[in-house]
Amino acid sequence: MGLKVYNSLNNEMEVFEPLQAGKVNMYVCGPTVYNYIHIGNARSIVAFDTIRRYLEYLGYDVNYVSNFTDVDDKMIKAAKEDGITVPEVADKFIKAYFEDTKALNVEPATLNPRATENIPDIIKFVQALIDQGYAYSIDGDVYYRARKFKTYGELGHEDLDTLESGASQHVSADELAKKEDPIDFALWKKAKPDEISWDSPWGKGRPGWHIECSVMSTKYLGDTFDIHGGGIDLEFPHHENERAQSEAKTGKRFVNYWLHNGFVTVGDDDEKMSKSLGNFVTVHDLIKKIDPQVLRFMMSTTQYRRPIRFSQAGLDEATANLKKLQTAYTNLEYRLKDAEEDGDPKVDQEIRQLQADFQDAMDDDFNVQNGIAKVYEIAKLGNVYAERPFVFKETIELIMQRLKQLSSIFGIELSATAFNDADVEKLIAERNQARADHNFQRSDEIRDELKEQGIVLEDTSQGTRFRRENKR
RNA sequence: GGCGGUAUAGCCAAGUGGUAAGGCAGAGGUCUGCAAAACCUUCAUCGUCGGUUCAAAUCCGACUACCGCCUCCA
Repeated sequence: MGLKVYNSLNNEMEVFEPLQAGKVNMYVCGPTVYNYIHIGNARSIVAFDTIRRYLEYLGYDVNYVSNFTDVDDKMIKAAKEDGITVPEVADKFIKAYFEDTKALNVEPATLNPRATENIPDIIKFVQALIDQGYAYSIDGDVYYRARKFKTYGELGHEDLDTLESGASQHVSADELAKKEDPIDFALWKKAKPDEISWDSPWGKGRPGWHIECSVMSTKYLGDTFDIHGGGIDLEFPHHENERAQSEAKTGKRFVNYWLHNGFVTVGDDDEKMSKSLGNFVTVHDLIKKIDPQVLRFMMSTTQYRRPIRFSQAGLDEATANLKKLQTAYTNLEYRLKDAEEDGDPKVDQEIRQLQADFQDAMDDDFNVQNGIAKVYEIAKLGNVYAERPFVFKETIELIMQRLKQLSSIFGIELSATAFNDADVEKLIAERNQARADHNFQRSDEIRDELKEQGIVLEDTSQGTRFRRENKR
């Protein structure tokens, strides 16, 4: 069948064909690092990490670049409030970013460039736009002539006249006075006294918000690359402006596939979670209370374009499903010790079919809901198989391997229990003797004792087994 | 106002013409000394109204509700 993705540029499903066979270059807009990431940021990070993992599952070599915006108005404000420098604010929250995303089992990007590390390239890029007539400097600022870029508005699906009337209401009079056209946007901003700044041909200043992404993406991925991702709120104007800047400069198509993730919503009104609305929960705080794997699982099993309603019910459901997968894995693992060599061709075939179904689902614009349904079917098949009186080792291992492999696409690491704790085995033996003697008081005592240590006993037709309960 | 999205059981959620996947919760059952785990069974006519069709959740029209973008934002 082959992978199809929904391209925001034309709002249509398209067959995914990377520029270079077997290789995918993708860029995902990262956060402005003036605070801990909230779960809306995490959603985007997880969505594209899951997409990346699936591309890797398909065999693509993925070059994954995601930036940090480490200088802008909010960074400056945060630094002033805390009495530290802008780079200090950035360092603090970039460090936290890596801690939080690691907890969510996000694969590290190939590269995480920072805006401030690319200032010379940004200046060159802006100068090129001025030279080509796409930008103009005025009083230390540089603006982009949006109207000159003939397809401006195409990505945002907006027409210029509508934009103009909208823009004029929100732009400050001061800024409006400098701009040739209200829809023009800043490439370079003149520094106010005491603000962090860099020297440039237009005086001391700093980059505008959109230019850094154009510069860093084309610098590290080429003038044209395969996938550009980010939240749906970035589609316009941020990505529109990136497109305008990049295509004006290079004369080439900037991005082949634009992918935009939906929001995390909260409350009875399903309101968007965002820093500006102040209704956000940071990952930093949340994972003190809940298992980060649960959060990861909840996010990665919702299709990236759909909104995620953040709720206790959603977390509970994710907890139950996550446990179900791990339990199935453990149930199979337990049977390895008495499994016979060889495999069961019929069951093996069923597993392979389910995996093919999984892939068909995921190929449809990363339809994770249909995908995970197939993983649940594999888990169920595994549970049924594990209850058979006689089982084959190769089949057990095949099911376990597939469960683990497919779960990992969702960022879930199923783990082995390792049933070989001599002290526990000794107590189990004692308990089974007690049970044989019908001394149930003693047998329950032993079970309670082990439970205190986080070890749960389960009696099966193949004997008693134990597993370690997740503390959270 | 312009543009885009969504509306399926208590909840989450698949499903673009042929009589509603999957999961959570619930109910009943099997197994078990008890329990746990697992498995089995059970649980909807698809926002409203109208139209097209032998046949529609799926196509067309109208309407309603909610969300988002157009301004910093994943």
